[in-house]
Amino acid sequence: MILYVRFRLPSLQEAGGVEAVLPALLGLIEEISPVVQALPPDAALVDVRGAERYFGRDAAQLASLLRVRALAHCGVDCAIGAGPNPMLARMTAREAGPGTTRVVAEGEVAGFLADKPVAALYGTGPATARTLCSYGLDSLGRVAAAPLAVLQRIVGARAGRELWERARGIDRTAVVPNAAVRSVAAERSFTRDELDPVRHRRALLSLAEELGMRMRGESRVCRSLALTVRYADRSTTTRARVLREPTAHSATLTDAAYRIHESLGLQRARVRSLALRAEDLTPAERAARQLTFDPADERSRRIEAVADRARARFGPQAVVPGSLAA
DNA sequence: TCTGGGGTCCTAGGACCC
DNA sequence: TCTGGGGTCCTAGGACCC
Repeated sequence: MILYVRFRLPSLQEAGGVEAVLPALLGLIEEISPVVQALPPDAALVDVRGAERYFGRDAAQLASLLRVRALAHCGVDCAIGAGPNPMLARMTAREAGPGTTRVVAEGEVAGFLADKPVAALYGTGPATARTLCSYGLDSLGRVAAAPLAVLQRIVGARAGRELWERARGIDRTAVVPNAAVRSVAAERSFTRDELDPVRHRRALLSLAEELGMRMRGESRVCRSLALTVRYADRSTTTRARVLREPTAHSATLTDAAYRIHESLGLQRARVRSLALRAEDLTPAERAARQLTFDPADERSRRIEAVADRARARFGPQAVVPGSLAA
């Protein structure tokens, strides 16, 4: 069986940072089963099939054990869903109240799913649910009874196959321990709709600094950068660029962000927020940085390394780019 | 209960190369 | 020399999850 554990973490303010709590909780889970996939900020998937044999206890008993330990060691309560696969564990957890475990066993799957609305299926959101309902497929039982070819015609070949399987309780995904992050992003919202390109650039600079710092902190570099502009009517435009070389260097990211921003030509556009995403992350040691012989470039990288160390010691506000200070 | 901010993955079309 | 078909990469956008 698979467990989906959702912790009831205290709010950020009183806890002094959630980052400190989740690792400790994951450590407790690992004492029960090593196959743990963290789902920050407050949840985890656990494959307990090995643990059930090893400890001679069923999933519900292991869930109770976990709850008692989380309360005793961290003072944190949790809601737990247990099912034959990750999808069912997640769906079951939605129905588990605080401090309880809800179990759906192999033989109960069809009954568990049949009367649910299609939107309750993991992986089916409002858009697909609307489409399915317009064909009269308004319950998972009806979707499960529909021929595969019909579902594929409605939502596409691949999505149709997945829908057909999921509505039958089939989920081929596995619990993947420490899956590496694929991208990092941050967003800056303006207090009012902002037309001023200078303020846009200040936001971009601050975003590039933040993403660069986060990547350098984890020894990762990104291959491409995407800028999303959200307008006053809440619509968005996204533009992505592949970088000349993978990097976590803030100055390079800032340059790239400025260029994408310019390419959008946002004259008179009322911009509500700007979001920058660093994509295709890879470990920094694997990135073959071209040798540059530009002393100014080398100098800026050295300054950046010093600034990172200062921030690590004195906090994120210790070093701020000149145009963002005060 | 809703919102918003961060994530993931998929699709489709065009460019380019072989 | 021309044509065609298949990969792969890039880009934009959509859907979904927590």
